[in-house]
Amino acid sequence: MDQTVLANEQVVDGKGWRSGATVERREIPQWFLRITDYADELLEALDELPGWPEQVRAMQRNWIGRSEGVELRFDIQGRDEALNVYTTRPDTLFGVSYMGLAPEHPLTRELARSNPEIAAFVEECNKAGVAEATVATMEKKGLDTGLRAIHPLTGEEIPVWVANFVLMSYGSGAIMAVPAHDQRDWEFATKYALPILPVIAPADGSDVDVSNEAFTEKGVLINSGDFTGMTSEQAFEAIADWLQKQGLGERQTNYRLRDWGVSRQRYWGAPIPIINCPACGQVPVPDDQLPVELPEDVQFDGAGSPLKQMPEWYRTTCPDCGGEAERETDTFDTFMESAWYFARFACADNDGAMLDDRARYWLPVDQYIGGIEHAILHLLYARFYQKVMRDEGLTAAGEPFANLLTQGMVLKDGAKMSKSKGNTVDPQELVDRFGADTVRLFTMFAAPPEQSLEWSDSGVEGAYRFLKRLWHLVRTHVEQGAAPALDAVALNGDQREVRRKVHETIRKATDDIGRRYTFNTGVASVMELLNALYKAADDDSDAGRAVLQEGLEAAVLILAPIVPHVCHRLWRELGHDQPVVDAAWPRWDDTALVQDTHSLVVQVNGKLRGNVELPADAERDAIEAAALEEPNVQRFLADKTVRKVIVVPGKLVNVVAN
RNA sequence: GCGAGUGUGGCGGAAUUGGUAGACGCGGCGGCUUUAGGUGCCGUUGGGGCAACCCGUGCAGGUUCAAGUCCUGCCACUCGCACCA
Repeated sequence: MDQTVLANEQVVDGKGWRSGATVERREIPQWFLRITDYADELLEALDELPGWPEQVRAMQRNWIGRSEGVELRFDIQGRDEALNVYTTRPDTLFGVSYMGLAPEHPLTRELARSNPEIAAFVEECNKAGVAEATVATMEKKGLDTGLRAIHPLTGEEIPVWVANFVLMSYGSGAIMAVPAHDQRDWEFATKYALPILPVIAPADGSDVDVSNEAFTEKGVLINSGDFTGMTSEQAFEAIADWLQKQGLGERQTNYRLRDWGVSRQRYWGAPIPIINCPACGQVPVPDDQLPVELPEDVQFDGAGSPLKQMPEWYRTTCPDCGGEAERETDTFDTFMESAWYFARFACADNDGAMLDDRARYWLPVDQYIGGIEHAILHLLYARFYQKVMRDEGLTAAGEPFANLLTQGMVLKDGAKMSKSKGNTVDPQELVDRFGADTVRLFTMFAAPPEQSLEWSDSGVEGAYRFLKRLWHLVRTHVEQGAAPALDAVALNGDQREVRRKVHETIRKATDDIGRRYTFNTGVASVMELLNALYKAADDDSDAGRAVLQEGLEAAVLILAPIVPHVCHRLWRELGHDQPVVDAAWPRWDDTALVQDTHSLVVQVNGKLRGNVELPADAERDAIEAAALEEPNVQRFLADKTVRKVIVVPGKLVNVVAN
């Protein structure tokens, strides 16, 4: 049998994914970081992260899962100790028809020692996965323990069951089940023919029907003794008060967030810097012996962590008493290092401390970019770590990343490319063939960064083609000699139109690249500009060449961050001594954007029927009149009466007629 | 199952504040250049129709003068679910 520790995802149908060996859950002592101490701060500080996508903040909020409820006690017949349960719905207390215990609950274990049936059920549960998705989708199963709890209000006897859907890691590991008003409890009760007692009716006065599913909304209490007639909200307070007064329970805030288990029984990870001493217990490795490094002469035999088989590495002496002791052989979760590496980047050469003042100066990171798959774990751990470092005086910032961009994945034929799944496209091959500029241009152009990107070899060729066109136009323009100075007021109509396109492109690209981070549309606008400049390149008048020079300079400046090598060269070609990296971002000229006339779309009943060209300063009456006179519009109005005309200035006219 | 997203031509995508759906690119088609192939250049390209027009943004409803965009209900796919990193 394999002696190893598997990840959840390596367990398939209760067997090891590679060897097929039967897998069982076993408890081992492990190291945890108490992230739950920071649950409230991690939650509340989300509201002060305007530079983060709302989507990620929502996922973190749900993950932390703060809830307000009541922890209450159910006495058990014939036993001294009571059963504690947590509920967010004390208003449903009169609807409790059974209790549920997690298979790992201490009471379940105790019973299993003397009851083989329960022991067998617990063992069966241990073979199933623990992943939340597995627990949530598996068939609900349970076993009556024979114990009877006493309802604190009615005094009635309630059966106590062990149930596979009750999680030891949330709340107290035991639940009061209210099948009428909780869907999981309902399914379980239906399966085992347990009573379903409705105690909440819809607020609109209609009858409650729990024959097909649980009624999980809040409403008005029924069948609830003195509390009948209260709303769920009133009953929450009244029942919580009553329980508190009787000493049977109290209000409690609960979190879904669990402590961060950082122990890994693997070689590849930073050693946990603890020395286990038989006399002194767990002793931290003193500062002057840090960092603890992994041994390099290591044998991998596939069975467990190699560190556990290397006494020459783990045998040491206790820093406190000097006696024989052993190093901790568990290593850290690799999320541990990724939670603060960016802080270390600021002072990577400091070999005397973890961080110094430079980290305090540089943090928080202005713009952090990572995949959406890190929305919860990595980004939550990094936030937690930052707060711990702040509280230790290592940094000043309470949050690690001021702005967050969650980029999509790169897909090839719909399959994801990633570290763990193997990169299916080797960018190096394309870099060798087309250059790094082309590959970057394609990557920026193919999709907005937060969306997934479909890799396309012909798309890369298209990016290459565009760069060649840009290069060619600059060359042919430059070969005709230096361009004359631009006199913006002396341009003819066509030249003014080209110049307007140049400045519209600068305005749009500035917004797309600088504010929206939609690099794809920014690149597209430069492509449009280049198409327009190609058409205008025939004009070899002084004014025409000056406009072309201005347009080419704009294109090169905008593309420089994405296509640096090509633009570095082209900028020099265009007659500049200073390199393009030192050049300022282009600015648009508002006067170049002014248009004398606007083309307005004319709709009849919302359908496009024509266009009218009107002076930009046309009055509403003139716009209406021109729209109504348009021949095709006339045709559609022939047998109708105009009821209303809607004018959207500079855009469209909609004639409502019937 | 729960949480968060996405869905638009043959394909990647655009439409930023409810106002011309399909920008830009790929692919296709036609032409020019070329002995030819390739490259390059020009034109064309959502579907149907000779045309006028009609239809069209996952599906079904709704709100509005006007809906890809807002609302309600569904469907499909993607990401996360704590030991993949």
